Amino acid sequence: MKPMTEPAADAITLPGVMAALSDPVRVQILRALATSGECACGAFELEIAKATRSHHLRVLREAGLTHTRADGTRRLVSLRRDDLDARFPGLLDAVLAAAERETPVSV
Amino acid sequence: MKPMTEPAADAITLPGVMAALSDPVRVQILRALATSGECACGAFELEIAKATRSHHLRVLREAGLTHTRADGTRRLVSLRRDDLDARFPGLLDAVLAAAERETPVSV
DNA sequence: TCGTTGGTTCGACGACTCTCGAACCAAAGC
DNA sequence: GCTTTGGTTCGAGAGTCGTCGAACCAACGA
Repeated sequence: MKPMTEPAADAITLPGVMAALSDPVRVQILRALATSGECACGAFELEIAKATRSHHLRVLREAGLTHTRADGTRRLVSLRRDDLDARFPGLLDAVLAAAERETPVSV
Repeated sequence: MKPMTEPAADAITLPGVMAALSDPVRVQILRALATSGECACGAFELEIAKATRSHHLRVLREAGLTHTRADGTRRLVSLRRDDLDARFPGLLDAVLAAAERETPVSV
């Protein structure tokens, strides 16, 4: 399998993070990761094609928001909370709180 | 002059805000507004064409981040801090802090 | 009235994004 | 070996975005 490119903690950029979170689908994924912890790619209840889901997960990964590791045939995705909190303290929590406030029911 | 459309406080959406802040130029404008308060459009030290600056200011306004009022031939732009804090508490401060941390020198 | 100043709007261009089906691939199990 | 499973990658289509010059407009001052 490919190495799954992922930026270093200090290479995470604010516009990159904001761009990654400008899509509602990706915010939804972020919330799922924040509440459920490490998830397999297919575990998200998203009504989108596999290719599209893979695309969104790659955007999140390349923006430095998530970490992906291989586990057999599956990919386990997790939130890079420590790296994000270290680089942009409070930002992740503020975004998650804002998302929760905007759509409390979630999915 | 045209009315300068601007969303109501409760019509501000998170993806809208994130999308507006996914461009470094607009983050720069936001920081200038946060530190200097109300600014005339031309007061920003941006090396971009007038049309481009006008475009970015419109994106910020239509995302609900800024308020624009006419003053003679000028437009005075200000941050909608109260509305933003009411809708997404802590988000604006977290973004501003993140921007400051990423590029401390500012312009 | 006329020119200047400060901004907006109008195409237009290149670049990027989101979406998808189809093809592909690698690991696991039989 | 072969099939299934879980994801990725490719190519393409429609749409959006950032940028700009040129044109336009409204208010002010002389």
